[in-house]
Amino acid sequence: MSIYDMYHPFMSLRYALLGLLAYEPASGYELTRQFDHSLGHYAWQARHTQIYPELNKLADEGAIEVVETGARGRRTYAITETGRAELLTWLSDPTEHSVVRNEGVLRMFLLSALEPEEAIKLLTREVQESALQAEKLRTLAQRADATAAQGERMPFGRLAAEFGLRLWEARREWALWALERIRGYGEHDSLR
Amino acid sequence: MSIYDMYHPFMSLRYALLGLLAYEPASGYELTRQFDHSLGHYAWQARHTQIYPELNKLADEGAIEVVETGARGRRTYAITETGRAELLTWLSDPTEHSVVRNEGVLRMFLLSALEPEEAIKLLTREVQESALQAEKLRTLAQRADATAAQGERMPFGRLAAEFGLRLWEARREWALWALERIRGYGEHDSLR
DNA sequence: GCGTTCATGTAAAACGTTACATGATTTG
DNA sequence: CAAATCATGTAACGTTTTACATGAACGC
Repeated sequence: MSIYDMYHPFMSLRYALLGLLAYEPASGYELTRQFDHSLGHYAWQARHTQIYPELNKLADEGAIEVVETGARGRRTYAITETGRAELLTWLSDPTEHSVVRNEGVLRMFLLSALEPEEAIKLLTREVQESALQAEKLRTLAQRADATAAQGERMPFGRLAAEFGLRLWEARREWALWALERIRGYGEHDSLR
Repeated sequence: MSIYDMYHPFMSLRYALLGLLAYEPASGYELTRQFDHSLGHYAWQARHTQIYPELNKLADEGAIEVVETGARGRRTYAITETGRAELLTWLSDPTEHSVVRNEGVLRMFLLSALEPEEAIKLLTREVQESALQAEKLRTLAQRADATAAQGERMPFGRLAAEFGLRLWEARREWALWALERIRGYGEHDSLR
């Protein structure tokens, strides 16, 4: 691997995998599950069809290595020192203009284009949905805190759960604010 | 059959353009600027090299139309009734499993993989960065509120600015919380 | 007149999803 | 012993980025 490859900006999947493996060894199947259950909802999505080839590539390059083989051809990977160094470089790199893509947020951005009644309908749904998502994560976080032994290393998902929780709460409060704003404009209309 | 097996076309760019044009007519150049300055930071990114072909496609299909041609080959597009109907359908469609991709958030997720001192360094930077971004948007929002004439239609960016503002505030508060948590675990270590 | 901004475009490469595929192990 | 889950993979297709390209109008 040449040094120039390290400057390629679009290798987020590579670093997502390195990051997960830096926390603890895992198989491609387990990594896929982590994407489905936590990473994929807020940070980065990936399917197994992209993950497996990428793991092979990372192993070829020496950034990760197989540390265990199990039933059904299962291969557990761990990060190497090389890989850890590369991950740290990427995490510390203060690069701007990073990839941002969120279809749900896009829908909220486009509300301004709708008639007030339509916007109100969608915002009302957003309030409910974000309350639901926040509640889910609140439960998850509380359970994690309750079961974690004192002085133990913080579980990987704990920071992530709190992040998601606060993001959904903020979305809910924004939607409530937006509802009030839009209804306010509607009242202006009827007063004219 | 899981949700992933279902056919799902990813046409977010199409709807992003329809949404922007539903608010007001614009040229490809102006739309590109909107992606660069607001949409692209939170909702959806696109470059002019993707936008121009997509506009031509939308025009061919009759979802938008050229309403004005100006200097330097500039073409101003407006949404058609067909296009507006399609947009509304998409916005109202309660689809799950939408695209989520955010490199900055990914970096925060991977913090758990680092040694506490490294994580603290990155979180401290996140606190500063999110404060900066929130302040920018606060100024923008206040200026918009001050200049908006009473009873006038809410400017497109107003909802978006508030959304961004609240998201950055939430990120900042999360980072502060995470710093405390990580320092707390560090103290446990030194107490053992 | 000269550099900057405006304005649009094409093509190759990289990235990501869908469809297709195979077989082993576990659970009931 | 059948269904579900575990576990990995390839190939075609669609999406997005990067590199390359052109020229008109504006500001100084």
